[in-house]
Amino acid sequence: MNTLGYAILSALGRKPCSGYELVQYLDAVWPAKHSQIYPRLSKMEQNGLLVFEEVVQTGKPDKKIFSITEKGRETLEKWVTESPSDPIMRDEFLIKINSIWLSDEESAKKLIQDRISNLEQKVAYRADTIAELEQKHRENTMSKHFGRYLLFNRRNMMDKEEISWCEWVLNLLEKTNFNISKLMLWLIGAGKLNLVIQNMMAVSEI
Amino acid sequence: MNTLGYAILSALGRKPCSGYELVQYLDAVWPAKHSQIYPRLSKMEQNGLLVFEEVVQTGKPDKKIFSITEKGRETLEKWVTESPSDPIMRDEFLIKINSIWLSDEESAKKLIQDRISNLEQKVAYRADTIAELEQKHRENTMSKHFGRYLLFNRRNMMDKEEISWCEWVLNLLEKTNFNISKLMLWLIGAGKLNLVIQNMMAVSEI
DNA sequence: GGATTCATGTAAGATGTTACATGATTGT
DNA sequence: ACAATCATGTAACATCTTACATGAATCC
Repeated sequence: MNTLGYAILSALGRKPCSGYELVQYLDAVWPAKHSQIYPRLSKMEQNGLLVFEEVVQTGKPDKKIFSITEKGRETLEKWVTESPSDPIMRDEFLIKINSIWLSDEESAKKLIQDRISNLEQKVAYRADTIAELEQKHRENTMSKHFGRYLLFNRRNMMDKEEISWCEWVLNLLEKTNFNISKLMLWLIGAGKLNLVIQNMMAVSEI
Repeated sequence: MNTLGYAILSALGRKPCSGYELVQYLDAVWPAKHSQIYPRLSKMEQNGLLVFEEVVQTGKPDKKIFSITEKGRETLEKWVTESPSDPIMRDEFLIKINSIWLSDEESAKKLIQDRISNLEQKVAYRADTIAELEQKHRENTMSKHFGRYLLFNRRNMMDKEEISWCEWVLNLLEKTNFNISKLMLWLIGAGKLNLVIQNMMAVSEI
């Protein structure tokens, strides 16, 4: 079993789902395409971790609703207590930030501005889901939604922080007639680089 | 060309490196094993994006020092201005957090505590590199290290925030005789869940 | 009329990990 | 003695992405 398999178990532990639903649900936790999920579901069903029930629909394609078995629940419970492997984060933006200084200032600004609007979109989109999950708490089915609620808030928090970081960098570029190399020289000259960065969110004027 | 290729170009844009050095350098930006890097370097060399010079050593194995070519630099410069694809983040911890409520409170605490020490280690380790990079600014070769400096600070900032999040969750679990479900009910009853989470870093008492 | 949603599946290809292979030097 | 560092490479395997395949219903 691989991590995707455990992610599926953790989703189905909450509520039985079709493969199609799982694709959407897992997107926030462990993104995977349907071409990865369907074969995995078959294998897990063969191993007795899941069972499915075929649901015939009219106007829509039929579907299979998967549920976790006792064996599946035990497998998940055991895995959860094992220490997780290191998180992997792959972000092209970071490579580009690393080399943007080769290019002109306009491109640098655009790169960062685009990132900001991208992040803002995500935050706005997620807000709806958070509101929904909050609703569910009040309807008392919350225990199963609490983890997801925490997760979404955590993601939003991190994205908001990244927005602040981007805006801070942008500010430095836009504020005056600084160009990138002047900016760097200024910061170093002032001996403030480290200080400024570490307190970036509190700083509004340099 | 794939992202790893561009990551290599961006690293070599800073300074010529052996494949072995690249593995270490790229770890912070786009982690890859040597088994992925060496074949990629060969291909890029064949495509004229890189050149290498064989350096014979005594007491150590010989090595190849790769440098970026004019064609390589152009390729990188063009790619940098294109909009980056979405970041990918795969973190088993998030799945476990999502299902830890199936398990007992002790396991939940341990999961989070381990995460904290893991993050603290990373932050401490990174601090040395940041100090080194700061040194390099002062030695005036800084332009090529500035991006990396920003990056490491940003990573540390994010990890520190995650530590705060973990401690906040842990605090809720440890502080009193709350168990997980009581805690959730309390928060919901008080209608403070959203508020508390969004201001988690400022909150010390509930 | 064309895109999107619902719904499942397979196949080919790209990307990433683990293991195999070699070998002197230095630190514990 | 044993592990780690330096240094490069290949092979097998696991994982993930993109494309192919089908088809009714609904929305713009």
